[in-house]
Amino acid sequence: MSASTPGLRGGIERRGLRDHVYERILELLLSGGLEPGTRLGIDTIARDLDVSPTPVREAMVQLERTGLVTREALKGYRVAPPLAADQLAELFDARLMLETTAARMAAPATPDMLADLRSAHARHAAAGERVAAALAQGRVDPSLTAEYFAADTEFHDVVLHHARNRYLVQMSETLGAQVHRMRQTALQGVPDVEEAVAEHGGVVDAFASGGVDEPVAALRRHLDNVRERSLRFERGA
Amino acid sequence: MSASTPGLRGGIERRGLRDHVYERILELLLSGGLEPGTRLGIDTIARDLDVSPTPVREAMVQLERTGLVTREALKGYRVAPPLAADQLAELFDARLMLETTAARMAAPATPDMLADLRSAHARHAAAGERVAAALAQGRVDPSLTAEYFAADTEFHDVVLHHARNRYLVQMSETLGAQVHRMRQTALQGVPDVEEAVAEHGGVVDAFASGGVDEPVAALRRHLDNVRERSLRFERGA
DNA sequence: CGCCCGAGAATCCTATAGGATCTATCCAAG
DNA sequence: CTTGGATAGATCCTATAGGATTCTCGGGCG
Repeated sequence: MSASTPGLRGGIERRGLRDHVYERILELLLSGGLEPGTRLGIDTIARDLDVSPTPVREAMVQLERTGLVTREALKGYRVAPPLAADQLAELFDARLMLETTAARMAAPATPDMLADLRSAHARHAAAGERVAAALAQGRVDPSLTAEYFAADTEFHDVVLHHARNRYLVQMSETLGAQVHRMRQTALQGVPDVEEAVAEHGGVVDAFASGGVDEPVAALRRHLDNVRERSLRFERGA
Repeated sequence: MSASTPGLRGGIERRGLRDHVYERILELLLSGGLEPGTRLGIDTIARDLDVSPTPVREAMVQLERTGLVTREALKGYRVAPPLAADQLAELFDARLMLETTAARMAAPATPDMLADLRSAHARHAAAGERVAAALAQGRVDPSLTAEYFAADTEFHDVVLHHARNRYLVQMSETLGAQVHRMRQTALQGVPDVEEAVAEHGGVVDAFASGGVDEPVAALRRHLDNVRERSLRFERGA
């Protein structure tokens, strides 16, 4: 009955191996520690995780869809190159389309949605406070900034999910990894915590007003400002 | 040097096995011959195509992304259930968002785009003629309707590609399979050839006008009409 | 000194084998 | 007649092996 003692398998637990491998590689990629172009050898990863190449191969196919890795037949997988300027512009446009449409669908906001939105906004603001406090001391805590990014994403996801359209959610998930990369490359220092929190507050107020056009406009304004700030960052400082 | 004679391998050529398997299964699914819920056994498919289960498995992971198949851990893959009414509504909304946004980005149309659009429109109209002619004789040719659907898709893709945004194209490809299913389930008889061709002509004229709002409005009108017609079809006849 | 090329190693890709799990059938008990 | 359980078969999942291709590096030639 018992083939091995539970909790002792080298790197990975015994259930749903493929998904576990996928998550491990995903978080490795999202951490941003790997240089673009780095080889992601099947056998190497399999050895590192103490599994066979087959589930690793499946996980890589799944990862291909996120755009974080590129595949060349018979040559293997590599970490995708960083986002070019034109890609960044297109990514912003796509996000703007998705989120403003979602806002229009979600408006007017239900009490449930408003509660979710306020809760997410509070978490985002709190995370922003911690980041700013650490920054004031000259420290840059990677786990804090990761937490801040997660709270930001969560806020935007509240609007998306309350649009009640699974295809929009699916599209957002597809873009998710790229958006994460964008944050890392274009906003390394997180210099816009205050502005972002304030603009999120504006979005909350717009939804609370009960209108339809106001939330859409507020979200559009926010995203345009984010784009503007990241462009300014791109050009230096 | 030579391990086997080229052109003799049972079902599949010798280069990029995984992709070939993917395409074969995809066209099988898009043909609509399989009942929803049908099991898609890895080993069975592997035997039928005369390959090993490994590339089949990879192809299935890739197919999962299209939404045409569903996977349950340790239970295998099945043909996805047909689109429910609410899914259909969400799909229409997502398409409307994508295509109207693409139209706004593509407008005003360049001469190149106008040429592509007119060419695609001509092919669509010609395919529509053939379908209508066959229908007048009481015949329903599956290959003709498939050709007609392809021409319709091509027309819409012209607008999408001239929006010059790879993420929009990517999203459209993600929805592509579902849209295809929608056509099959909600418009089995292709009863709206005339209307569709006429409305496409309206889209062409709107782009030719050189404006920005006109094409967006024309596309929105077209998609709203398609939705209306398929709903009417849904309710009976 | 630079360029080409060929042998070795590493890697990818596909095929096969075996353990684990699910499904279906059959039989017995209520 | 229905229901529960057990056994047999099929299927999925992971691991291992071997052929095919690509990368690397050292030697020879212009």
